Amino acid sequence: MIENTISKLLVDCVKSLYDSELPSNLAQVQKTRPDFEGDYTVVVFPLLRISKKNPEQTANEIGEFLQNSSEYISGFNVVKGFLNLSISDSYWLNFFNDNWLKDKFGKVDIKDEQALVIEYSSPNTNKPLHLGHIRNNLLGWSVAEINKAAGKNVKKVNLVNDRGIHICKSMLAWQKYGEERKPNDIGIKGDKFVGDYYVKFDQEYKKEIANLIESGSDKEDAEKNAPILLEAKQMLKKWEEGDTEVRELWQEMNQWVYDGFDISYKRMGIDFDKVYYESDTYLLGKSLVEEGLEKGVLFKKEDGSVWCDLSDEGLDQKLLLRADGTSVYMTQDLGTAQLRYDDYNPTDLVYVVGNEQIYHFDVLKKVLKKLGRSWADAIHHLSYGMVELPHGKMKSREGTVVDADDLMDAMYDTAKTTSEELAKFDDFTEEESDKLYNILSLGALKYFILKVDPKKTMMFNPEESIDFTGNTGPFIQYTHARIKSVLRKAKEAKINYNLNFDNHQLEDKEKSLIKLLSDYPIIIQHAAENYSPAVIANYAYELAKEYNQFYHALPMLKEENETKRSLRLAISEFTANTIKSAFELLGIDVPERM
RNA sequence: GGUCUCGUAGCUCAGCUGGAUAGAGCAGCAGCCUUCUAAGCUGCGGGUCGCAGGUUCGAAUCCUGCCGGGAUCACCA
Repeated sequence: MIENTISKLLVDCVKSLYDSELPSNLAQVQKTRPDFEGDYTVVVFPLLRISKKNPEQTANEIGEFLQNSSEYISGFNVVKGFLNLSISDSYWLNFFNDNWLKDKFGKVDIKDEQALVIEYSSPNTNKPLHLGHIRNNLLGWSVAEINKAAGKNVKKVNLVNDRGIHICKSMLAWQKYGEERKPNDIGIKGDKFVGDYYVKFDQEYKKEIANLIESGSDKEDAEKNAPILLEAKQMLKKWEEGDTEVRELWQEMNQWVYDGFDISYKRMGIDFDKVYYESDTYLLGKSLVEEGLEKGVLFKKEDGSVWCDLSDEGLDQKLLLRADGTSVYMTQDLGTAQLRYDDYNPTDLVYVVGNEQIYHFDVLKKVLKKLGRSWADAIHHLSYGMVELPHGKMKSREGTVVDADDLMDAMYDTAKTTSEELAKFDDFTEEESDKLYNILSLGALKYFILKVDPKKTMMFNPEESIDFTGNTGPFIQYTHARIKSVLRKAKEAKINYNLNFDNHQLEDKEKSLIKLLSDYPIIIQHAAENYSPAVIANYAYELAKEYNQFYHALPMLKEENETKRSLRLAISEFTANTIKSAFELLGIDVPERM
């Protein structure tokens, strides 16, 4: 805000002093580094060509001009080619008076016309959610909320991969070895139950391969022709033909998985505006493929399979339909993209999908373009990095997958132990304690994951993730609770701190905190543009850290000067509200006491 | 091999649309609770920003090459 003002003044200044138009990209205004005096700094080096004077002279001339043209610029100093401007306390107090009671400080009202559809989660229905899915879900949900706060009309959608060979594998294994058991019979979550049969399939498949190799087949042949795999393929074909028995089993098993997923989603605090199912969209995908054949942009091979030739775009040929007529991943993604476009006519179609699928989305866009869909350009693949463990990658085969539910349980236990050790409150009911442990454990987990730049591969160290000190969710939650405690005491003492704050000489820590608070609106915009919850997380941490310094440096309830006391309490409330607001964008709750 | 990515303190990460002496946390050491929540605060030590060139008044940031890690190039999703 003030940066823009200074920037505009600078353009005027150059015009008036040197009779020259300053391109706005040269009007550089940045925050002054803390070890120098001042609030904002103009770098004058780029202006020397225009001023034709040395850096010090130029900086002094400009400084003089700026100070005279704005009541808020109270002084300046020049160090080398850096012009450091001091902003008057009255500016910061004005900002503070205008904003500290605003509910939606930093947020922009949503404009209807800018539909932004964001797909995330996109689970397969053959196994439970793991740590990788957690990153996806947290990112997708948070990016959606951040963009809402930035004024976008956001629609959160999920695309459930409810059909395909992988589900058939679980179904087949259950038919063969399930003995009619159901998840409720043995008290296990439905998604875990179905996942176990997926594992079972794999075990049997491996056995059959081994047997085939022993009886003389080569490896590749054995992998292709293992009877249980052929059976699963047969089942997929039956499914696509609409075979009643297969479809019924499919529906029943999928429902078990959905019931399980719902529990995990609810616990994570994840929701959607609309859920798409691949089983509803793959036919549309197939019809798009037909359309492409008619238009002659796709071709059929001798065996009947359909392909798209992208060699003129530097890519390869890509299969869109198998020879037996069944569809692949790409087929249904064409369909869902079309459906989503028809449903929302969005300006942006964001897909939160791991970076291992960069190539897939490249192809998806290009095929859609070939089909004449110009809106393919709206597709944006938010490709996030993998989550690694200290011992390497998660591999289901090696049993190193971190299960989502187990992880949340473990975090809960740690939150409980830590809270009990600190033993701050003995007046919490069991319900209140349970609620607090949930808030803290999920806060720790979500913050740990979201504070890292989405694009980067991240290391998930279980020991560090449950740490509650330093740059962690609970530290920031603690800061909020601490502020709330002070404010409660102020209320008990019937202190009214809702005053107008003018003509007050700001202390360093008061000013730096107000300055930081004034950044929040820009932070939201920046985070939205970059689809990066990490920007919000890092800001919340800065804010909490700054507040704790303020808290230690300055008394509040014990301050006798009424204006000072009131201002500090008001700053505290503003900070608590901003921490809460920022954490809401990350899907993290903050406690009143902890 | 082609394409894409990443490489910053012992570890995990900020900073990257070029700006001043590169920042946090964890871990280590030393202080601060008869004062508003010590899940906190303060201080100390810790760096050739992978390496080498280039562009620039100025490079962790941009370009090229190399080294090292990862992803991908499936009739899996």
